[in-house]
Amino acid sequence: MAKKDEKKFVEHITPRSEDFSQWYTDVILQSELVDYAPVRGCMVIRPYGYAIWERIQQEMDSRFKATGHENVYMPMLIPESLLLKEAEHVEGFAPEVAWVTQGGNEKLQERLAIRPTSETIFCAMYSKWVGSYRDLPMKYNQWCSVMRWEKSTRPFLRTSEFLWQEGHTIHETPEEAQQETLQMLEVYREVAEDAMALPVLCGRKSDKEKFAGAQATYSMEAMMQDGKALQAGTSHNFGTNFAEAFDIQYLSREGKLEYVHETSWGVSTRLIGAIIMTHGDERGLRLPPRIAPIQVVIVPIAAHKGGVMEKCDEIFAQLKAAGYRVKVDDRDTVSPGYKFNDWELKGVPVRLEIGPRDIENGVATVFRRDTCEKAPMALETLTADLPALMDSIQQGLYDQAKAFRDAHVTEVHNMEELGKAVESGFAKAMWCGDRACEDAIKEQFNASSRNMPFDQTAIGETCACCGKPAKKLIYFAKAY
RNA sequence: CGGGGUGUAGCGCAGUCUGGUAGCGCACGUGCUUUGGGAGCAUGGGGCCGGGGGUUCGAAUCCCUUCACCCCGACCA
Repeated sequence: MAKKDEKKFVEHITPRSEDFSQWYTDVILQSELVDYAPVRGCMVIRPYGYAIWERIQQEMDSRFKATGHENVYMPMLIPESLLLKEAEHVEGFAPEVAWVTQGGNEKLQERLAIRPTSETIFCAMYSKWVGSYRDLPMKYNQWCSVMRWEKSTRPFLRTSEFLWQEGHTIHETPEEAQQETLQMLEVYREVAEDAMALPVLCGRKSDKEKFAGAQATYSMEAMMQDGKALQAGTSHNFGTNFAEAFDIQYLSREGKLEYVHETSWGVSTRLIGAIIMTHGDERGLRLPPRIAPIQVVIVPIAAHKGGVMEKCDEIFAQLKAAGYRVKVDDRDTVSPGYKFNDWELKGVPVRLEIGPRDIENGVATVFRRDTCEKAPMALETLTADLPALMDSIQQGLYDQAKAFRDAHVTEVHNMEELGKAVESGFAKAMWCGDRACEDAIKEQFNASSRNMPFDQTAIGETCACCGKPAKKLIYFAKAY
């Protein structure tokens, strides 16, 4: 019996040791997070996947509000002339912009870009809205989808259309803008590490990797279980680049016209991909309790027998009242064993099995998804004991991911070591600051610079690539 | 955009070489028995064999053409 089950399971979920990317695809499709859309490179996010996104939205949005931001909505279509205003920005995005050229039966005089990002349209509005320093800062955010015509796509990690959040702020001084940029990166780090149990490395992007039109870009980088990097969030300081292009000026305290200092920052549904590829295992997803749409699932055993459903409903009500996101799986069309596998695949952190035997003993059989261990817990103290279990799972997932990450970051001092390090993880290296070295590393190892950590404690004197005097400590990795 | 591959039931595939009534597994419907790790038996439904054109008495199968998707490279939140 056990052997047969094992076989069946392998048919469903390819172990990641064999082919990580196949494993990823199997998991997201079979856990009913997404489906493929009848549009090239786009995905359909199904209810369970969207519920995870809603959890991330809540965690993010409450922090945005707490730091003084307000939500707005901008149009999806951007006139070409507007997009062309900031030279670097156009150059960066032009290759992946989708265009609307016709409206109804009329060919448009000016084609309209489907937003790849909304800097330009925010700028257009900010230039209208700002008069004097009294109007500053303006700190707006929008939740929307954007479109980038990607050549190769993968659900959550890179799709033509994706859901995200983009914050756009304008400030009086460079210092304020810089503070905003770093503050929002910190908000991202907090959500990633505390809520999503994703250990991240924060730092500044190289000029090669920075956002098109930014003065400085900062990112948080997560490590997936195949050792590749995933840029999980970015925060940009534009200085006055866009303000000059879009003429966003304000009357200063001294009565002079000045350009505003602008920032933008964003995270996307890519974060869901990060959770899957960081925490997933051979049974499917493992969701951290704080982000899980369903934290506790109750599976009745022999539900037709007297008292079982009643007890399940009772426990459900009790946990619901205690504030848990809980569900009773009362389907009578599938067996308990099927339900076990189903909810493990979907990553629900805690499962309670309640059957006649449990009720007789006054317990629930508790299964925790992080370790896949089963143990009885007294029904009487269940509500009181659950918080500790949840914390333990949340912390366990983070610790496990961090231990993996730390074990796969290697300090390197030359190209040979660097090449070897990026085969299985991140290379931590000294760098001279030249674009040529980044290009060489890309060419030889297909790895790119990730970011330069804020803690710049040197690990050597010379650039790992060219051997010239080093200026920066930086991470290199293959990336999604 | 280069190189390789695949299109047959909702999904995964066999059948193609060697032309002769469209198959298998899973999923789905119905009935009974089950229920502590993906239940069993019985029975049923479902196909323009990617599209178009040819060859042939006869094409999923051979020929021509077209479209779509996937994988590997170059580009990317």
